Amino acid sequence: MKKFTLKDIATHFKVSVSTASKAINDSHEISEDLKAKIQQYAKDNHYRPNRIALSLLRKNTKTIGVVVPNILNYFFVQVFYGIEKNANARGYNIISCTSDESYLKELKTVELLSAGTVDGLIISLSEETQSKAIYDHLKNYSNGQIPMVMIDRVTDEVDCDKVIVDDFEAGYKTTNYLFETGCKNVAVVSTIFDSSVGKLRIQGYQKALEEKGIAYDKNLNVKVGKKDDLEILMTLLLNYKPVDAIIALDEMTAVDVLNICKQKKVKVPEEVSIVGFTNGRLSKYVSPSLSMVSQHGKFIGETAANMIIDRIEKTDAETLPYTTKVVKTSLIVRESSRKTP
Amino acid sequence: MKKFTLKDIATHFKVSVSTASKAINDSHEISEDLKAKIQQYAKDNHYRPNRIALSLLRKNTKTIGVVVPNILNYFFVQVFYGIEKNANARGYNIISCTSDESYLKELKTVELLSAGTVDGLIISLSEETQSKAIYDHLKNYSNGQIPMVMIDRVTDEVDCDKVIVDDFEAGYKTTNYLFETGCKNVAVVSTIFDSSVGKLRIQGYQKALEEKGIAYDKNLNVKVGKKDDLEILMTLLLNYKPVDAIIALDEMTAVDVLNICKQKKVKVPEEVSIVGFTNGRLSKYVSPSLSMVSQHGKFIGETAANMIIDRIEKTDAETLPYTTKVVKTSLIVRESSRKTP
DNA sequence: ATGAAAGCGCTAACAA
DNA sequence: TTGTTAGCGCTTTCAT
Repeated sequence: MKKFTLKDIATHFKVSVSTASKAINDSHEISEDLKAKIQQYAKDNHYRPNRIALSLLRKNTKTIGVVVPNILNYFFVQVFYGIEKNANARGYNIISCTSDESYLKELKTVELLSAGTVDGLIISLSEETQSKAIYDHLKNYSNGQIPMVMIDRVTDEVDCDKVIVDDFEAGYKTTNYLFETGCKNVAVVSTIFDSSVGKLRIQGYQKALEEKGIAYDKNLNVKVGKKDDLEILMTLLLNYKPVDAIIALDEMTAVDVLNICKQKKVKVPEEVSIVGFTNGRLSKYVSPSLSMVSQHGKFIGETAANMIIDRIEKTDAETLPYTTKVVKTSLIVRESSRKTP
Repeated sequence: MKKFTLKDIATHFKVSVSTASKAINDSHEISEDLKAKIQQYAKDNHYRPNRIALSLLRKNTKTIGVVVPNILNYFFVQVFYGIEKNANARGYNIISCTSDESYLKELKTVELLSAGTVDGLIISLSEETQSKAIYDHLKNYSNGQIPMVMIDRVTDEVDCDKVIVDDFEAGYKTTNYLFETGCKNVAVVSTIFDSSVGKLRIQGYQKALEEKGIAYDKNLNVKVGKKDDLEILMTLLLNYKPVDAIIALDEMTAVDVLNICKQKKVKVPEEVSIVGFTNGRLSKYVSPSLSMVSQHGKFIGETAANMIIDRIEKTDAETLPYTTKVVKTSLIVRESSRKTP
C-alpha cells in the first residue's frame, strides 16, 4: 500500500521533485516534451497530489466538520443533506460526526475536529450539553481557532454565526391555529424539554395561551423522559381533562401519540387534533396523515454551509460581525387536525 | 484565526520546538519543572497538536471515507450509524459523502478521498455506476492505494473486501413465504432494477417461481423508472391479472404500493399481501403495518467498519485474502401479509 | 536536560 | 528550462 508520490515520478525521470511538480501542474516553465511524458506517466500510475501535504502547506483542508446530535432524526438528515449539497458545490467536503446527544462525545468530537482537521465547524448542540449548560469547549473553539456556525440547538453563551428555527413563533402559531379551529384544551407532548428548541416552542405555546386568557396548566405539558412510557403518560393526560388538541414536539412522538389515540378509540381529528414537529417521511404516510410544522431542514443546512464557507474564505474574517439567521417554519395541514371550529 | 502551534509555545519559553514537543508529550528527557510550566501554558491556550502535520508524518489520517448513494434512504442511514459507531470506538473518524446515485459524483468523490485524505474507504455503488458497469475508478483504487470495503451494492469486477446482503435468498424466501401463505400470483415492484441488489432479489424470486413450476411473467415484474408514475403502473398491473401478492423492493415503494391499494379499495392483506424491503421507520407506522425484509443495516455498517480497520492496521495487509461477508436478512411479519393460506 | 537537523509530500520563490 | 532551498507543524534521532 505504498503511496505513489512526486518523488517517485522525479526519480523515474531523473529530474528534481520541483520539476516534476511543475510538470504535473502544467507550468509553462517546463518543456512541452517533458511535461507530456511526466503527465502521461503520472496518469498511468494514478498519481494524485497528497491532500494532507497540500493542507499543511496551504493551511486549509477544504473540509468542514458537522456535528449533529442524532443522525437517525430525519430533521438532521435533511440538514445534513443541505449542508453537503452546498458545501460540495463550493468545493468543500464534509466530515460528519454524531454526538449521540452526549456532552462527552460532543466535547471529544469538537476537540478532534478543532485540531486542524477542518476549516470550519457546523454544530447542533447535544441535549446533554444544553441541559448541563456547559459550553466551554465551544467558547474556546470560537475564540481561538476556526469559524463555527451553530444550528437549531444553539446557545447565547457562545458568540458565533447561527442559523435557527423560529421555534417560539412556531409554538405560538401552532397553538393559535388549534384555537382558531375550535380547540379549547391544547396539550403538548415533548421528549426534548431540556433543549433550547423544546423550551422555545413551549414559550410560544404559553404566549398563545396567555393572549387567549387561558392559564398555563403544567399538567398539559407532558414531558416524556427516556425511561417514561408514553402510553401511561397519555392515559393520565386524557383522563385528566378533555384534551382536544395535542402538539407533539417531534415526529416520532407525533406518530406515537396518533397511534395511542387510535388505540384508545379517540377519534383524530374529530375529538383530538394532532400537530407534530418535523415534516419527515412518517407523517405523510400514517393515517390519518399528520399535520406538521416543517422547519425546512434542508434550507437550514444550505444556509449554514454558505455562512461557514463565507466566513472561512473572508480574509478579514475576524472583523465580520456574527449574524443569526432565523428560518421561519411552515405549518403543513393534513388530516390529523380539524379544519373548522 | 491564527492557529496556536508548538512554535508559539517554544518562543514563549525561549526553548526549541523539539523541547516544547517533548514537554507536551511528557517525555522524561525534560525537567519536571519545565514540563509542568509548558503543559500548563499549552492547556491555557488550548493547544492541540495539528492533526494534518501528524498525518503527514505518520502517513495515516485515522479517518475512513464512506460513500453511499443516498443519505435519505433509511437503510444507508442505518449502515452509516453502524459504521460510525464501530469506527469511533476504534479511534477513527468518518468522512462521509453521497454519490447521489451519480457515477460522476462517485468518481470525483473517490478520487478526492483517495488522495491521502482517508486511510480506507467504504463504498456502496451508485445506481448509475452499476447500470453503466464502469468500475475503473475503483479498480485503480484497490490496486494501488488504500484498502476498500464495498457494501450492499457491489461488483465482482473489483477485488476487495465486501459485505453484502443475501439478496438472492431474501427474494427467494420472501416469494416462498407468500406462496406458503396461499398467494398464487406474486408480483414485484422495483425502482432499483438496475442495481446488483435489485437483480439478485429478482433472481431469487424467479428461482422460487421455478421450483413452484410457475413460469416467470415479466409483466409481473414492474420496473418503476424515475419518471414513471407508479399509480399508472399499478393500475396496469392489477388489471392485468388477479395479483394477490406484491413484493416492493424498497421501503418507500412498499408504502406507495400500500396506499395505492387502499385508494383502489383493494384489501390488504385479504386480497393482496404486501411485503417490502428495508425495515425502516415508515413500515411500522402505516396501517396496516407492513411486513418487511430487514437487511440489518446497522450490523452491515459495523461489520464493514471492522473489516476496513482490520485491514488498515494489518501491516501485512497485502497478503490477506479478500473476504466477502454475507449478512442474512430477516422477514418481519406484520399486518400487510396474510398469515394462512 | 536541551537543541539542531532531518523528513513526511508538496509548492513557490529564487538560482543557475 | 531545470534545480535548489525553504517551509507548512510535528516528531524523532542524534548531538551537545
